[in-house]
Amino acid sequence: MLAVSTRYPQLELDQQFCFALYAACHAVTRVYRPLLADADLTYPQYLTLLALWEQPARPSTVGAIGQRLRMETGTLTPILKRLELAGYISRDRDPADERRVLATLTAAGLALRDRVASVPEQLAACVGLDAAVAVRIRDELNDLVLALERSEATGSPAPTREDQTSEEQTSEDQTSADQTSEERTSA
Amino acid sequence: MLAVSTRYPQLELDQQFCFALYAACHAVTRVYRPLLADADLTYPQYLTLLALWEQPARPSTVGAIGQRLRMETGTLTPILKRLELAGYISRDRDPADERRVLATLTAAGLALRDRVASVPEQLAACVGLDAAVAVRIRDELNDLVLALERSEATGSPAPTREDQTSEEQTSEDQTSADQTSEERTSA
DNA sequence: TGCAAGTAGATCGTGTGCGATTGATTGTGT
DNA sequence: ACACAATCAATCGCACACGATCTACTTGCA
Repeated sequence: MLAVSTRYPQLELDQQFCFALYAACHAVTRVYRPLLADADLTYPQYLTLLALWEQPARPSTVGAIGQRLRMETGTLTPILKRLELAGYISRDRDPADERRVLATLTAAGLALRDRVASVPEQLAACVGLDAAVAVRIRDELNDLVLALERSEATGSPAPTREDQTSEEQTSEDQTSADQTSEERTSA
Repeated sequence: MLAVSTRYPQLELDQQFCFALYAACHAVTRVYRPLLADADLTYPQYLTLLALWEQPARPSTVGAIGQRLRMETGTLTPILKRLELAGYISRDRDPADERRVLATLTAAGLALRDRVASVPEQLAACVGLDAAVAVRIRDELNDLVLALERSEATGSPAPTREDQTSEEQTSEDQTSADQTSEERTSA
C-alpha cells in the first residue's frame, strides 16, 4: 500500500513526531467542541477558565494567566474579552498598578465549574486511552514543553530529560527491548 | 508551592492530558518557526508540502491532501493558494472531473525539498527527546488519533487500542512496572 | 524632581482552523 | 432525456495564535 518515495526518509509524514502531535491535538480539540458547546465555550476559553479556577477567590493578571497557559497577550486578550462578554469574568485595572488588568471570576463563572465538571470524564470515555498510558504521555509531553522552553531561552540544543533529576525514579529506561527499529523518528 | 483548591481535582490544569498536548503542540510549532523561516514557510504549509512530496510526480486533489493531513477545505484552500503564490505548486481543475482541483509540485516546489531536508534533524536536536521515547509517543499519538476518528464517526466511547491488532507485536505491554500512581489523568 | 528605561496590556496584520453555506459538476434512477 | 441526489472545492464568519508595535503606567537613578 502507498508506494512512497524513500529518497527523503526523514521527511515522510508518518514518521514525523510533530505531525502526530499536530493531528492528535486537533483531534482532541474536535472531540472537546461538542462537550463544551453546552456551556458555549471554546476549548481555549475552557483552558483559560481552568487556570482561573485554580485560584477562584484571587484575581489573576493577564500576564499570570498567559504564563500559566503559555499564551501571548495577543491571544489571551480577546479570549478574556469574550469571557467577560459572556459574564463569566470581569476585567478591571489593578488600582495598585494601573498597568495591570485583573481578571476576576463572577458568580456565573464560578457556577460554570459545576456544569463542566464532568467534561474530563466524558472526554476520557471518548478517547478510550488506557489511563496509565495517558498519564505517562502527559508527563512526557510536559517534560518536552519544559525542554523546548529551555532551548528557546538559551538557543542551545536543549538538555535531555535524563539529567534533570526531579522526583522520578530513573530506573524506567525503556527496558530497551522494544526497539523494533526500521523505525526512525523525524521530529 | 501554589496552594490549589482540590474541590475539583479532575479540573486541575496540570492533570489535563489535553493541556499537555495543547502546550506541546504549540511549543513544537514555535521551535519550527525559525527553522522554516529560511524557506518562507509556515508550519502548516510545510506539512502540506510533506504530503505532496510523498507523491512528487502525481498531482493530488485537495480532498486527498485534506484527508492525509486531517484538514478541512476551509483550512487547506488558503494554504494551497499561498503555496501557489510562492511558486511551489500549481492549482488546476482536473479535466477529467471539473469538480476536482489538482495540486502539482513545480520545479521550485520539488527543489525546496533539499532546502528543508535537514529540518527534522535540527528540530530533533532542539527537542532533546530520547529517540526511542519519541517513537513510542508518536505511535501512541497516532493510535489516539485513529481511536478518536472512530469515536467521532460512531459517536461511541471508542475502542481501546488493545483490541485492534495491526502489524505490531503485542508483546510491548509497558512492562507495567512504572505505575507510581497517586497520579490521575483528566483527559 | 525629572526623565530615561522598563513593564503590562492592547492593538494590528497575517495565517491558520473549522462549521456552514454556496456553486458548479457529476452520478443515478426512471 | 431529466429531475435529483451526491460530490468537490471555494467562500464566509468567527475564533484562535503570534510577532510587532503602540500606549499608558511605573521604577530607577542622577
